[in-house]
Amino acid sequence: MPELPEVETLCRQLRTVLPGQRIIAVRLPDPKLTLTEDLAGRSITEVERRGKALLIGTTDGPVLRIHLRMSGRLHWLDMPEALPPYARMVITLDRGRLALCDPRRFATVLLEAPEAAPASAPDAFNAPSLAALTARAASRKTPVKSFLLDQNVLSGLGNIYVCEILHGARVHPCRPAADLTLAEWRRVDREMRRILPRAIASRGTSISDWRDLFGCPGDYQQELRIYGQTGRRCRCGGTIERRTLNGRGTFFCPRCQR
DNA sequence: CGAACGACCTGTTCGC
DNA sequence: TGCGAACAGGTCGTTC
Repeated sequence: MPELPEVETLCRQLRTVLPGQRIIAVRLPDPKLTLTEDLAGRSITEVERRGKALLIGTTDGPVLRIHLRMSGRLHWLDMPEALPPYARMVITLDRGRLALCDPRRFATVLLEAPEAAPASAPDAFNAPSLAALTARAASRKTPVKSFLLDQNVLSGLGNIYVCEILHGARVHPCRPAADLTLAEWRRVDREMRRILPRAIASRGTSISDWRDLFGCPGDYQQELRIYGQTGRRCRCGGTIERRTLNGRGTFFCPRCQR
């Protein structure tokens, strides 16, 4: 579930609590999750985001990479309160606990060497080059929506924000990526730069159960113009439709997205 | 090689 | 009301 704005929200919040704290213990109640080293005794240096993944650095030690996939959440607990349900990893620190909760158990954790940062695609939030994007799209017959969701092309976009970006750009999600005109790519680029910062400022989209590190919902669900709006009226007067594309729910307005 | 599809999991919502 | 089907914000491996 968490896409770039939600993971960026967690990253910023983690930066306010984790750096400088010492790890007392790491517990992994779900046997699906394992780490190759015990982090107890190490201190946390910094927190970064790579696409939809979070990287937590330790002093002279490995980097903990967390990917929340569909239903993963992070909770900061600074009181001796009960753990939330579905806790899959609990890190006890000097001044609190960090819990990774995930009912569907898709989330992953991994330790990696600090220098082993695998080259990743340009981040959707860090102003990727429009020229690079159009160059990569040149030979792709795949629908532009699938193209933008491809984390090897651009990292961070997920289903909600791709639908919102294509709608704002007035581009039909099924159009082959290679067929978009330069003017259309400019609009996609513009919408990406408009929507992502706004969604981050709203601390993400809480359609059902997204909560930030401190348990607060985001506000961007109020700004959604297309995602989940089947049957409702588009701003252009058209009626919003839902279609399945590559197994994902896809929302668009057949009137203004050509 | 690129594209489509099932698998991975469990919980919630929808339709009859 | 009850029950099964469909659906969910992501990625990966297999197959065509």
